[in-house]
Amino acid sequence: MSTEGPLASARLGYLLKHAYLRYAERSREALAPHQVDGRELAVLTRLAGPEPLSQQEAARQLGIDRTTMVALVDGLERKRLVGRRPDPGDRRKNIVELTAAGRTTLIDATEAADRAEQQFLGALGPAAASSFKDVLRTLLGSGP
Amino acid sequence: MSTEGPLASARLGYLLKHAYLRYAERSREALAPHQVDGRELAVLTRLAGPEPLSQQEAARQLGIDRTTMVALVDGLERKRLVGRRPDPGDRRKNIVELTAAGRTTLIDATEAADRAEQQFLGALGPAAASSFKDVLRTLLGSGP
DNA sequence: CATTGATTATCAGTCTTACTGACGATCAGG
DNA sequence: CCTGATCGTCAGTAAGACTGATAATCAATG
Repeated sequence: MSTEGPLASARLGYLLKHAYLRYAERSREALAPHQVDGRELAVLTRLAGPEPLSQQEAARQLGIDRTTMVALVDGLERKRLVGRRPDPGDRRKNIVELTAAGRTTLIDATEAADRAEQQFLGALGPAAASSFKDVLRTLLGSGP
Repeated sequence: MSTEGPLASARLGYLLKHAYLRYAERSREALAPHQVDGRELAVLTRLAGPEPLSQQEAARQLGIDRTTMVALVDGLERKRLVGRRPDPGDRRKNIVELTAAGRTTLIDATEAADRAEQQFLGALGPAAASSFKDVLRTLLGSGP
């Protein structure tokens, strides 16, 4: 409260970028013990759904490029968290499934990420924190 | 409202990252006619202040690495928007000043960026838009 | 004055992330 | 069978930001 700093005059782009960078750092620290990063956790979360997904279906849902997804699944497979197998109904597709280790990691890493999220939003009240995420969803929901 | 999409379950990191990416795209379009990008506009804004700044002073205020600032000022100088001259009091430093064209660009580009910001926040009410920026400032203000 | 240590701007190299473009394999429709 | 489209893959590229090193300069000290 002593120095007003450059924040007072900061433009929206600066605020959004640095809020993201700040959160990414917190998240990185929280997830480091679980051998995954935030994107890998998001992939695991998607793949844990009820029906099996191909790489590109998962990629589309997450807004990840199809070529980026290759390297991402490569990494998860190297860590034995997921496995690829050809879709019997369409052999162009790879079905990507979580291994047992993948399911364990998903649970533990999700917990760690939730804590990092709460810590990051700690300066806001619980109500403001929840409404903050709602506002972000509103912004992303309008105008594709 | 028909499909709930992946947004409902999206994690904070996803929301922040994609909100930033969405805004960055809007900003890029708005600034393209003015020959600058968002970072360059931020640099111009800082340099337009009352007292002259060296490269590293400006970089520190903007959270930009000193080596990144070299290329950034190179680009602005190539476009004749800023000029370097040695600080007479400390010849290690470069004072970076806006040219007349730089001042014109600053005014026009700021206006365009403000419009992009309003457009991006359009889905929120005016009150919610303002409080959204306040929340971001709160998050960045707590715990550097 | 000479020396030492710190600071400024710069450059070269590296790393991450994500993209484009191309390719073979496979599928669906005529 | 062909043709066109889709899926996964790979090679190459580009942006952005970092590390480490260097020359010039400054401040301070003996």
